[in-house]
Amino acid sequence: MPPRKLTQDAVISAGMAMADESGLDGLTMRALARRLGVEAMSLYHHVANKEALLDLMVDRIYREIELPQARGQWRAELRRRSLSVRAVLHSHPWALPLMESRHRPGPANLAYHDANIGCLREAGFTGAQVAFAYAVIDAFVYGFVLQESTLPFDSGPEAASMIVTDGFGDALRGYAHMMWFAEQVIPAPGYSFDREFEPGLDLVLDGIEHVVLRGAS
Amino acid sequence: MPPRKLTQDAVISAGMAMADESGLDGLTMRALARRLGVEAMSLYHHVANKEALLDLMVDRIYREIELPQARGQWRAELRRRSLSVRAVLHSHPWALPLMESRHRPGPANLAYHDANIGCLREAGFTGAQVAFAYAVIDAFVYGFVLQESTLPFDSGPEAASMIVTDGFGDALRGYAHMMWFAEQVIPAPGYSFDREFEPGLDLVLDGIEHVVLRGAS
DNA sequence: ACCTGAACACCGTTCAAGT
DNA sequence: ACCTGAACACCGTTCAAGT
Repeated sequence: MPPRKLTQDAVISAGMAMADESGLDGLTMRALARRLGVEAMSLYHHVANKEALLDLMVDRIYREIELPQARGQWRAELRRRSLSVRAVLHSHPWALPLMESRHRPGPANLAYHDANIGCLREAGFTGAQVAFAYAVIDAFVYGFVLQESTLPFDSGPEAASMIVTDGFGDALRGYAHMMWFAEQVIPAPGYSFDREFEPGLDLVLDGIEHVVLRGAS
Repeated sequence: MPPRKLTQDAVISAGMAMADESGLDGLTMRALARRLGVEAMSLYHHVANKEALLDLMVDRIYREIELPQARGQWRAELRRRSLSVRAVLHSHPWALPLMESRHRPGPANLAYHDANIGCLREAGFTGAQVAFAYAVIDAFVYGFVLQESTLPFDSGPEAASMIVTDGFGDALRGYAHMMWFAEQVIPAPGYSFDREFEPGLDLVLDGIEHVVLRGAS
C-alpha cells in the first residue's frame, strides 16, 4: 500500500490527508511516517523539517483554488474564485489557520496572487483600485470562512434545537438578545449561516463596482 | 515580584503577557510557571489544563473590546466597535487564530455577541437583517485583521523598498502582475495596506444600510 | 542516495507526597 | 488548601550508523 519509493509529493499528500482526518494536532512527524510505512526520520530526507512540510501543504491549498481569468469580466471571475476559495477551505479545515502563520509564499501562492491582481488590472482598475478591491473582497471571503469554522454548531435548522436543548440555552440566560436570536432567528425556516455568504459577497462586489464606476478611492 | 498568592487571574494575565511577547508557541505551562516563580504543577491548581487556560485568555480578549451601545445608532456604534476589535487584535496577535479554535464561549464572549445583536435589533433590524448584517460586518473585520497578520512585511512605504531589494524581487520574476503591484502600487505615496480598513468598513456599512432601507434580504 | 535506531531536549499531565 | 518532585507518554530533531 505505501508507495515503493517515498517522494516529497507523497509526503505532502499524506500530510494533507492526515490533517483532513485528524486535524493539525493529529499531524505529527512520527504518525505521518507510520502512515507511510516508514520510520520517522526518513521524512527528513524529503522535507527539511515540519515547518517546511506545512509550507508545502499550504502551497498545495493555493494550487487547488480555481484562478480567475483576466478577460475583463472581473466581477464574474472573482465571484467564481471566491466560491472556490471557500470550497477548498471547507474541505481542508486546517488550512486557514495555517495560511495565517506562513510567511514564505510558494509558487502556487504567487501564481494565485498574480492571477487575482491581473484579473482586476486587465479590467481597467488603477493600482489604488486594485489594492482596495483585492483587500476588501478577500477580507470578506477569508473572514466569512473563519466565522464558519468558529461556529459551535453546524449551521442549518437542526442547529436550533441543539442550542435550546443541549443546556446551551442555560448558558444564554441573562443574555436577552442572544436568547432572542437563538429562539426566533436561527430556527426560522430557511435560515442557515452559510446562506449569508453569497449575498454578502454580492454586497461587497456591488460596493466595489460602485466605487470603481465613480472613480472614487 | 511574583505575587505572594497565585490566583487564576494572575495566571491568565501572565499567560497573555507571555503570548504577547513570545507568541503562542512560547507559551508553555513550564515557562509560564517559571515566569510566576512557581513550579509547573502549581498552575493546575488554578486552571484545569492548558486548553482551559487558552479559553480563559480568549474570553479576556472579548472583555477588552469596546461594546456597542443599543441606542439606535447602529452604524456609528458598530463602526466604533469594529475599530476596537482591530485594535485589540493588533495588541494581541496570538488571539485571532486562537478564537477560531475555541468552541466554549465564556461570559465576555456571550456579552459581546449579546451587545452586537442588541445594537442591531434595537435599531429596528429584523431577525434576518441582524443575521445578515452581523455576519457580513464581522467577516470583513476579522478577515481584514487576518490578512494584516499574514503580510510578510509591515505595511507602509518602507515595505516597498524591502520587496524590491531583499531578493523578494527575484521570487517575483515571472509574475508580471505582482511585479507591477510591488513596483508601481505599493511604493506609491500614501499607500499602506492598513489604510484600506476604514474605507472597506464603510463600503460594507453602506451596503448594509442600503439593504435595510430597501427592506431587502 | 536513502533509510534507520538510539539519543537529546523538550512538551502536557498524573500521581503520590509534602506543608 | 496549596504547592512540589519524580515519572509517563509523548513531541521534533541530531547524529552516527547501516544498506
